[in-house]
Amino acid sequence: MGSPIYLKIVEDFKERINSGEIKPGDMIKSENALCEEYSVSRMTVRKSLNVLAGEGYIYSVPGKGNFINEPNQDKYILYFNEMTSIESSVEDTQLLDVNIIKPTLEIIFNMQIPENKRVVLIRRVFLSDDNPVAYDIKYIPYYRGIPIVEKEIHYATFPEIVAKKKSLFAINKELKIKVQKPSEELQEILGIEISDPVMVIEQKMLDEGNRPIGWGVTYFRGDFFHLQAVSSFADKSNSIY
Amino acid sequence: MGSPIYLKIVEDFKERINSGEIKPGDMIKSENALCEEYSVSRMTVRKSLNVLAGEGYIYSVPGKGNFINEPNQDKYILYFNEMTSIESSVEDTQLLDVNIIKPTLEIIFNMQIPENKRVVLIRRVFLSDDNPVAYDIKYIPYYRGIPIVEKEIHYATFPEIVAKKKSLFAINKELKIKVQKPSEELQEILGIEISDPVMVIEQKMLDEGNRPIGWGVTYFRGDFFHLQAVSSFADKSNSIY
DNA sequence: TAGTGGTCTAGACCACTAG
DNA sequence: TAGTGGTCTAGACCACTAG
Repeated sequence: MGSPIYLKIVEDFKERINSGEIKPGDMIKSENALCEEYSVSRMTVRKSLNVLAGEGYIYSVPGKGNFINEPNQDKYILYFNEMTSIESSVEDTQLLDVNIIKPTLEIIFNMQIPENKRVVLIRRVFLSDDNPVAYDIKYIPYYRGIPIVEKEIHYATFPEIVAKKKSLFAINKELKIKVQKPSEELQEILGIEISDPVMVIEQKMLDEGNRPIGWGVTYFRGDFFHLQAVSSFADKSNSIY
Repeated sequence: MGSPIYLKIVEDFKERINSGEIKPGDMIKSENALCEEYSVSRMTVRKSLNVLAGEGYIYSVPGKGNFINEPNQDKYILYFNEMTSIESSVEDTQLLDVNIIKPTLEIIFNMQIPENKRVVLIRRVFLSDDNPVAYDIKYIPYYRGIPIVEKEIHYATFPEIVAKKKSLFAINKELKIKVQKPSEELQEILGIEISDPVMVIEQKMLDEGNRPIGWGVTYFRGDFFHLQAVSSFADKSNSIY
């Protein structure tokens, strides 16, 4: 009823695409032809096509026309937060230690820093019902004069630790998700045995220029952790947020 | 140079947001005020704001104004495909068996089907260098008269198996990612020991009405598998695809 | 009531494509 | 050269917000 014309055109096209009437690779009618078909102005047609393009249904080739897109089956939306993604949420955080260390080769590689640059190492354990459920390690470049405030480190997630004054908008993140058999150290920290698998999530923070500004690894007890993801289509909103 | 006015306005705003000049929650100038500031028509200003909204920087409240968004730190883009996500890609697929079975309680729950409805069970092993790297189970509702073609099942991924005539656009998917200690059966199939962890990925396929049309579980050898995800910001494109 | 964003029109000029 | 999508203008009317 009250829905605007452009959304009706959008729905019309979605139906035609989902029913298979028009298929990936097909060129759709020209914008001017669509103006006639729907008896609307070109801006209205373009608004509809814009929405369809934003949701991945179509793409345009200037000078040629608009085409139906190949659906990307392999793309999912994943929500992850090392503090809140644990099944029974983290009630407490135990700060093991904060140290300024010389980087290992692994750290040099992951943070792309010179050998002689020092890094801040933060080690924490996440607790749920007083039981350790995750072991968390973060590396941040060390800058003289920037104090490491314990309270902040205690409860902050990685983006918050790293961002500080920078806008969180400017930070890119990368996750690597693996499984691992726990080391002896990890068995002790998490109170598990060698056959109890852990989920390992590496987080890398990058600035606007894709320079690493933080690297972290969180080891989750397998029985306390799972991730969920949905196809990007389930997320109908146009917004990335 | 050649970049259109509306993109310059977009870049201008991104800079102002990333620098912290304007912060989440702030209301920005009215569209008419922006028309004056940039000496452009309202449609051009709206185009800019549209792009910023699409990338999650701002949102609008009709009757009030446009506001800077809170960055969503926890949202990532994950690419997953049970056949291609394996580190050394799957060279061969071994079809163990295809059966029509009575659903177990777990299947009834996950596929939301009546007890007396039969389901097709497909069991496969993915091989890499002749070694089993993943064990794959799929359940699909059984419809009389729809033949199960072996060749298709051999190499198809889940969305392809399930979709058949339906458009892939219309299908929603859900993933659940866990770690697990391998059962005896799994140890035998994958040639691993109890202390070798496996990554378990459950896939659920849903139709437009969110009714389950397929359910599957893939068990990956932990040492042959990892997932990667990137923050949605790294993906600057407006398109979901 | 004045101001806001949402929708829509009817035009214009442009670079590009393809015969 | 005719047709395509991309950008942009200067208007209009609307529902909604908030004083």
